Amino acid sequence: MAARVIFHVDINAYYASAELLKNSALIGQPIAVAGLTRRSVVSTASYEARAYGVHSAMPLHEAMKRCPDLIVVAGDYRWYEELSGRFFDYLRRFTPYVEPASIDEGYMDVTEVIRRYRRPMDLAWQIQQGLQDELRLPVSIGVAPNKFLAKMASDMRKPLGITILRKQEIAKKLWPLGIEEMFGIGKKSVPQLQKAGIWTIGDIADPKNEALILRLLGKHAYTMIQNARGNGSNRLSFTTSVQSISQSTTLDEDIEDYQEMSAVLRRLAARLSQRAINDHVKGKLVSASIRYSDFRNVIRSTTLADYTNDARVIYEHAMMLFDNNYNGDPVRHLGIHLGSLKDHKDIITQYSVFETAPTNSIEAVLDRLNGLMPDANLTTAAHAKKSKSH
DNA sequence: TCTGGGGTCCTAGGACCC
DNA sequence: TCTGGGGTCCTAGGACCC
Repeated sequence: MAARVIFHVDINAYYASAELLKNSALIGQPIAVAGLTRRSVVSTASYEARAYGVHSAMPLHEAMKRCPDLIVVAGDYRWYEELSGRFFDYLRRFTPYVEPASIDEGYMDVTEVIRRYRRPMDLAWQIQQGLQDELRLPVSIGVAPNKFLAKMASDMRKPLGITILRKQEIAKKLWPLGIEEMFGIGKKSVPQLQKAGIWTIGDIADPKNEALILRLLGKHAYTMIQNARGNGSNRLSFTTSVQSISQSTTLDEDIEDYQEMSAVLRRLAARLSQRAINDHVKGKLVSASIRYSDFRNVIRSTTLADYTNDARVIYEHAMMLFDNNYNGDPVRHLGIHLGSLKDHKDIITQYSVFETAPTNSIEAVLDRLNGLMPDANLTTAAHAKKSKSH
């Protein structure tokens, strides 16, 4: 495969940076974007706050302890989405080959465009400077022959860094890093690997350790080993559609009251439905999740007969799952997920494939019954299967 | 006054079908 | 007197990421 040039562009302290655009008085201050409740954690800390040891996922009360002057800002996710759109639009001015990796980072395949520049640095510098000038967004850029190396490179200098990581440099620049620095190795795998004597990314790349890593990480090991050896994928994917959406909440206090729980689930279902409608998607898989006081998580799901984004349908299925699985203990957190998503128009297309009009299908009749009688039986995949076999 | 919320992908077993 | 084998769908659970 021909050598490629991949950029990984990562917005520094994204939510905090986005807040500075709305309120310039915050510039230079230690700020944290977080929920404003007792049990919130920090989503993003500005670099000034990081100097106090404040970081993402830290409980807010701990962050306040470390930095008493911390300015806590409630997240404005609509604004972050909008700004994110502008960020990716900006990247696409250089090449259509842009793969968003999350709200604040993306890969660019600049193999072609970079030929017009004297040095690879020049393009990276232009993008960094342009984002700073036009959108006031600070970014770090990693330049490498594949996605993994580009991602690792962009992490090496923050904020406002540009780092080139050539394959011939990995022994010097990548392999000495601890495995906890490696993208794809999380906090569950780190101790397991370390116990087996795997401490650095170099150890992951080492052929001697192949069997050991394979045993510990399973199939995932192949990707990790190739990545560590500098042979990771350089293929960007441009067709990313949302697979699932969810709404969940950690309650201010643990609750045991059934009415309260069902009210929370109703609210979550309404919000989830609204989002699905706005995004023009319907889902076929409804899940309800419960987190108890002791942090034990239970998630149960059911597949529907038809795609839906209706608040009542989502709520009733979530409630059924909840009723069938709730054990009476105090509850800390509740959530509803809608999965197996499909775009509206794809669902309509699918109906037209069938000879019979959907209006007289068993499912439609059941739907109508459900509409008339709020407590009517729910349409489930089991029903659908039965009816189709006749 | 411990520990958010929103996602992705993978695995594995059982049901069911041919 | 032994219980195939492949494929798909469904559900539960877990790791990881921002």
